[in-house]
Amino acid sequence: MSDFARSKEGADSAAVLPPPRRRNRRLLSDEIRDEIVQEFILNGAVAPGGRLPTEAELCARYQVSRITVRAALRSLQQSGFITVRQGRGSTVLPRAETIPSGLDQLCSFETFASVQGQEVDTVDLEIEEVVLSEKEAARLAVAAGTRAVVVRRVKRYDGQRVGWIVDYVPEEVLAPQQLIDEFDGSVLDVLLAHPELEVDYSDCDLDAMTLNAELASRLGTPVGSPVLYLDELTRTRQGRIVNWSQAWLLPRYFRFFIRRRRQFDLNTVNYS
Amino acid sequence: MSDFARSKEGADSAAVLPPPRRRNRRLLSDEIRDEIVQEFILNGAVAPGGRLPTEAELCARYQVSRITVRAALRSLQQSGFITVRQGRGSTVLPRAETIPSGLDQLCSFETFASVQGQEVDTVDLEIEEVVLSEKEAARLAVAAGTRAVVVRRVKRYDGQRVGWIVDYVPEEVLAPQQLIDEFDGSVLDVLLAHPELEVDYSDCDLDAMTLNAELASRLGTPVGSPVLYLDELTRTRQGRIVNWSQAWLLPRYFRFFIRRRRQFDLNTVNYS
DNA sequence: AAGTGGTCTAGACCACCTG
DNA sequence: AGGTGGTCTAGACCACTTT
Repeated sequence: MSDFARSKEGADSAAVLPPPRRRNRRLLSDEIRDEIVQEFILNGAVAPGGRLPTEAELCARYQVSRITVRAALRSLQQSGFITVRQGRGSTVLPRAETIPSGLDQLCSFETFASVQGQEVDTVDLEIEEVVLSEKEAARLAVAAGTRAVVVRRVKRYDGQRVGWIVDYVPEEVLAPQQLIDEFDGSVLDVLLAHPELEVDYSDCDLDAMTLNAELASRLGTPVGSPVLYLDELTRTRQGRIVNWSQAWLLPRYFRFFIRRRRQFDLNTVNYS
Repeated sequence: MSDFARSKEGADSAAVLPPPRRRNRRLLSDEIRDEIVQEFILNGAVAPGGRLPTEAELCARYQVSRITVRAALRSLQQSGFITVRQGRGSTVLPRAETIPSGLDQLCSFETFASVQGQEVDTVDLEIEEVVLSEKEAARLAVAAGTRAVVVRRVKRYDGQRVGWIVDYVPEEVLAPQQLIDEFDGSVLDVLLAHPELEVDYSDCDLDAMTLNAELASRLGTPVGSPVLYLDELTRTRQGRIVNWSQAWLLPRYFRFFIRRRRQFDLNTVNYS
């Protein structure tokens, strides 16, 4: 019935029981979270340091259960908008503390850059179908001799060459021609656009390196310059590997950021 | 009453209502999670690829509500033990996929290394009380002229110098003498040991650098060697800065790992 | 059609913080 | 002492997957 009260399109539905329910909508808690952001935070109705209404008041205001309000508040907390304390309430944090897009989010370099307000383009693009070597196949956890598409390119920012990226996608994951057709600068974006692949996360190793002659010439930067090296395996929900990506990125053009949280998994289970 | 059924120590309590409840125990969902790990996963009762019992069966088995079972399963999922699919159930993943300790967890370098099965020690330790310069004070978001403790030292692994670390802690956060007394290799561990500080997270910037003359001599490594640079502000739940830490770390001794997750905050709110 | 996880509700007691 | 968030229950309906 609370859903009935909220539904804008269900005004002329008839039955008293059961109430009409939505289909394929976003999570209620996501909608509540966005409404809270709009109504209390972004417009300054509650200044930084001030308190949001209590959970009970938010329940009444939006006509949802407390667990839904709490999910919304949890999301605001994880996004860095508020801090929550037992017995005290939810305090709005200074806007400057709001979390920027971090490395811990699985998104393409293009998306990563655009979130930081920067535009990148792709040059020196090479796409080819190959038969994987033993080493490459082992890294991708597929049989030796499996065919795959390799994509190599230079990323530029503001005309400056800032990174060299190499991606492998086995053909058993995605048909080579499809990958080639849909590629628009980012392999990951192609994979993410296929919901049936269920791309879920990637495991990424970070390292510092200095440029060798080949990379230096590709990037137009002196041999010996420092670069950040990211070696990454992208996986499905089932843990199947769909992509091996290597990136050599010149520092100082982007901010590589991580929010390190205390004991996320082992001692704190998110209740709601 | 389900709690009553679970309590081992409450056998001789009298009242029918209300049931005796535990105090200061761990989260129920954490206990359930650990029991599931023990009973189904670690002993191989359910092989990788196999299914855990359904949520309803787990509720019955452990005499807890579904939301508690779901919190336990969510934790197992985030730890990489299982994958969960609507209509299908919870599938145990291969052990090799289990998540290692990542950079996204706030823990000291000592803890980080020991989790990876490595021991580090501290040499060339310098601790001093200073009056912060304008730049330093600005970074720590305190008034210029504030006093602070600076801790500088070299980290060694297996006799090899692997990192140079500099920490600042304003005296208004922790009394200098207390920090000096309790310091045992890690500034962060001292801060984490004070629950009243409510240390919660840190924002960490990553960069690649090459060693300058001073750092090279401290680390006994050639000038121009690549190092990973971490610049980190540790904060309380309220967003107050308690520590500024800079670390220059030689690669190849440790694995700097991040699990990048898809859209953690914006579209997926953890329900339970 | 049956079963599973996904979402959501109403209500309860507890621990903590603030008057 | 009262109010707040923290934890937990029982039960409901929905969407997805498998039979």
